[in-house]
Amino acid sequence: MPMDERKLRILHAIIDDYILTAMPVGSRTITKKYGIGGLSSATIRNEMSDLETLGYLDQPHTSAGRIPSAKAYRLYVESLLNSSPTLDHLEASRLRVHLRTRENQVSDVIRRAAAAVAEATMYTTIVAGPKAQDMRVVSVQLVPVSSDKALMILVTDAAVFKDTLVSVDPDLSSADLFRISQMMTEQLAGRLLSDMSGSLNALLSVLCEHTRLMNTVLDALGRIELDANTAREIAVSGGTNILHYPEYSDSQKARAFLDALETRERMRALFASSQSTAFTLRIGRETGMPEMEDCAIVTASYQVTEDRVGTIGVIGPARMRYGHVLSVLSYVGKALSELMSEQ
Amino acid sequence: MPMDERKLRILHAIIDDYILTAMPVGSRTITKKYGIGGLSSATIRNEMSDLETLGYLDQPHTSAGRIPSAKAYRLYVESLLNSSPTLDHLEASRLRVHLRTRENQVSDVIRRAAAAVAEATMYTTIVAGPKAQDMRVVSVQLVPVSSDKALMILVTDAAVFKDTLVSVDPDLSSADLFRISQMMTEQLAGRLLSDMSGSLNALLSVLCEHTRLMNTVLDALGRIELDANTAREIAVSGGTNILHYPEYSDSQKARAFLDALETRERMRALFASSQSTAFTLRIGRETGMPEMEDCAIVTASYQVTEDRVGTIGVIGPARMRYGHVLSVLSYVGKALSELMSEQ
DNA sequence: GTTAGCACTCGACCGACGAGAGTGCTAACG
DNA sequence: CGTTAGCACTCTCGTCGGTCGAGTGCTAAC
Repeated sequence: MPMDERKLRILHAIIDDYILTAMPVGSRTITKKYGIGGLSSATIRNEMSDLETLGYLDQPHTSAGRIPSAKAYRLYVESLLNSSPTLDHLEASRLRVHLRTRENQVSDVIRRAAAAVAEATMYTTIVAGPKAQDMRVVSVQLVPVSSDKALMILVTDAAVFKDTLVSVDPDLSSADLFRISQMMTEQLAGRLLSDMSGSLNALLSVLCEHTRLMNTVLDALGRIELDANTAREIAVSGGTNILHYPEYSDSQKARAFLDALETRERMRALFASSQSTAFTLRIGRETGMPEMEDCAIVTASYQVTEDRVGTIGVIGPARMRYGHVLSVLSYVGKALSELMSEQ
Repeated sequence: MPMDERKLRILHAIIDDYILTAMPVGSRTITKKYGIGGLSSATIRNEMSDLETLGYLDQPHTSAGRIPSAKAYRLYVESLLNSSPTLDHLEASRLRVHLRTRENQVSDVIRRAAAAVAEATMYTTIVAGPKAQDMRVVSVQLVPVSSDKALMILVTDAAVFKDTLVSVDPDLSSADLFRISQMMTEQLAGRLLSDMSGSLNALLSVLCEHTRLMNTVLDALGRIELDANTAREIAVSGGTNILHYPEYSDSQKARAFLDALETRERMRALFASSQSTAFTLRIGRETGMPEMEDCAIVTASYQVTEDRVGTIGVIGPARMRYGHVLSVLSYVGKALSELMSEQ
């Protein structure tokens, strides 16, 4: 018993309805609300039974309606991808307003984008910037913050790292630090963040008279380099949106979800795999997080520069409004690519 | 009918029990679990009736037990404050571990403290740093991040502001920027953040040849100065803890709470008033936030320098474990004061 | 292949009912 | 006069049985 056109239409109707109502869908609902080719509920019933044996539908219990399975969602999304998603004008302009920003710092743009998508979709949204390892050093600067501490600022072509505090010899003046900064910049400029090691030794020899300082600086740089493999800037927005959906009306479940969201490391892991493909979809346990068993995650990638991509991810209940989400993602993805490259 | 010793003891017992169970407390519970002077439940009943007319107890409906009123909590907390709160050793050492940190940046310390208190109390915690207006400028530095943009870093004696991007003339070299930075530092060092205006004109005249740059810099400084009146660093932790308590088992209510928590401006407002007093307590609508009607907020202040204070606030259900919260707050307050001043 | 009809299942809803917790009042006790 | 035992009363909550409605699967007829 193969899948045919009619089964497909029925399946779509079921999914549409379930996305809307979160309630098991019965055969009569289909005939009444969606009227597939004037068929009677009995026929639909037979088809639904077939769809169940094919693995597209689940039945929570006898004499309840049926629920789409992960397999069904996947099929559904695939068919949506073929009909290229578009956004209605009103929504598009609203998104544009949210994204417009004077500040071009990656972290700001990312945060804005996450907020905009979260508001437009009413789901939780995560936006990740490009991988740190692909960034190139532009300059390094040590800024004194107290007599024996300095802030090390590492500027790359895509982001500014400004959270490293190093201790310095109190004898060094700010002019000294500036001179040292310039020499460091000379050595490191143009290097990949993931490949600074080679220059570190050179640094050490050039600035051998400041071994104490250099030790802490090299230490800090080493740590950044190490982190660079996995690190990327991440912005999360709309976490509490999950509370809108009956799937998470249980507060313990909601808490588990929100807590998981806060441990950024695990969120990063979500994006570790999803690479260059335009869209990815993970449903239920495919998310890899038990707290998100009833969720689906849709990710889209956007271009930052030619060979660098970032990722937008939307997390919502498995019965997500995929059509809407895909259109928002493709719109924002394009917008982000433009914003990033004009920089 | 005045308040007497016995009424007080009964009230305490009721509050203790209600804090524990979140269920209306009946007269029998008091005799059984707390046994006030061997009195019978009938006597307790009479006393409870008196306490109700005195405004310390509420009755959700006839034939349910009684619930402490805001007035009762206030009395309760006041009596707790007299018996100076202490922490058991195990917990104290656990807190100490959490607070120990290499990084002495105010923002890091604050974040740590918030996390530690949130974990120890299981309530939502907000820690605010000292008011920005009281900080003194230590140095200003412009760090080039691209050919025509620079990051302005403003170092004060208590924090580092590093989020201002200014556009610069592409002709200026990093050495030029350094020179300009030094001159700016000369003019501004020692000034209060809330009182830089006077020096700004001086700056303009000293660096008149760079009017373009100076305009954007002065603009940025002006904005910082303006913000300084209300701005302070804020860290929030344990927001989802509220989901543990039956008062917020309704997910819409929880969502409103969490959303309110995320709008930092409103959180700042929470601390605007609470000044130098050691502890403050706000219950129910006194919080000023409708989303927190069933909550209480306890704040404690800690010393940063002689004339500068920060604030720790704990937000939980009105039936908060006040005793525990107070002891945690006084412990962490002291610890923070030490950490901050040793810097 | 489609549909009408029917028996069957199962959860949701409703009202009745008793149990349990709690109160307020009164009368008696020391 | 404060305290207490006793009692009638109230209100909530869980349970039980019954009904209703939605939904299914099957069969027989179109």
